[in-house]
Amino acid sequence: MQKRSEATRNNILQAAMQLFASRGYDATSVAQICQAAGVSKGAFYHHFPSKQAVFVALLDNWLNVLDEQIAALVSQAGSIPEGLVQMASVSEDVFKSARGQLPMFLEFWRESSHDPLVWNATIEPYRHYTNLFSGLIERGIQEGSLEPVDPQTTARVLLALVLGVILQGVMDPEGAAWNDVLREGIQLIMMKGLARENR
Amino acid sequence: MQKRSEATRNNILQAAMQLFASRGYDATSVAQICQAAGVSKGAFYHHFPSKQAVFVALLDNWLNVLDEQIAALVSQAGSIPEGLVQMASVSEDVFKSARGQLPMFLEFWRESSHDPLVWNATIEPYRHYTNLFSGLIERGIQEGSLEPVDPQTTARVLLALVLGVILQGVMDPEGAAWNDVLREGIQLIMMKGLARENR
DNA sequence: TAATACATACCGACCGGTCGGTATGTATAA
DNA sequence: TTATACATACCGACCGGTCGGTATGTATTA
Repeated sequence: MQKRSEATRNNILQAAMQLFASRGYDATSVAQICQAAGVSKGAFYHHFPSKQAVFVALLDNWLNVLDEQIAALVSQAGSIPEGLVQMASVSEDVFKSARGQLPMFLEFWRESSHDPLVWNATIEPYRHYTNLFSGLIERGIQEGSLEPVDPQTTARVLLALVLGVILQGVMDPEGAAWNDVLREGIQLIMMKGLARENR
Repeated sequence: MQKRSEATRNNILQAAMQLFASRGYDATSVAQICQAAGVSKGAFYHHFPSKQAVFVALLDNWLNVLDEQIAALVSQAGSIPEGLVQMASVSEDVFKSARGQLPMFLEFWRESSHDPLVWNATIEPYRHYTNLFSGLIERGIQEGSLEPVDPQTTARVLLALVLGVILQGVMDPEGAAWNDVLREGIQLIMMKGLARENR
């Protein structure tokens, strides 16, 4: 069996994630990862061809988990507006489960703007989701449940809200109840506007 | 006169900014900065005590510029809702002027989540702006021009929108007209909601 | 035994920062 | 004006140490 092998691999991945999240990618050495994983350098390079490969593997895992969560959300959505609002409430779990891993999000994003490999791995799902959202919005418009806005732009607006909340959550985790902020934001965008005299 | 000295200092800052933006902070060596600035390492450490100090100096400049732009925005705002909407249109200039420097935003944000010094330099203006926005919103509510929402939360929502648009703009500058996305987002939040049958 | 999984020792490149010394002013005073 | 004294700006070789990665040996498993 390759039971031991798999465990070692997971140890490496987990240790790397914690260190990347707390110290950052560049500031984390391979030696530190090995020590935290209780593994030798030989084992490390047996499982991964490079430090970057570990990073990309983590990114892949992350995107896969995200994928499942989004798919679950979309499938169980009733009407389009309801589905989008539900997103916010379900995102609590995402926030909670990603507690210590949120800084990794920043690491991924930053790295993707410097490293073409990481960029390719990131931009594709990113575009996938914007298209998915804009498709939902388009359906909502055709259903008559949404105002006739530009789907692409609106999708990016919604995504901006989510990303912006995450960003603030990374910098100042205790600064606010970020779930509530996200929920309120989606409510504002979906339901009624902030201004009172809506022409 | 210390004319030459000042020029050298500026060269270093400018070269560092370009390199930090394109390659990232960690991946940029002091030697590279010196070469790009046409300056020796001795000159570098004559003007700055450390590589980090250059980074912090850049951050300070950045925040100062931001400060002026925001102050100009706030001062020339008529009613509260109008002022907030105007923000979007004026932000075009901000986006345009910050063209090549936007990746630095990510560098700053990331570094602040790892480095206490940078964090302190960032969190204070951040809180300043959330308070400023929530103050504006509160005034709008008292004026009767805004719905009676929670000012703090709503301020964070607006900020999330801006940050999220910037984030997407960094990753995929040509992917969309990000000014328009921001304007549309603020319109959605301020004016009317996306959903049609607002209960 | 053969292949896989891991450990240890080691390499060369590179990095941030230092240091002794030089060049370029600038103030002082004869 | 000019010689002297001092300050600032700059140079580039160099250092201790770290890093990602490799080479080679040993244990474990099938």
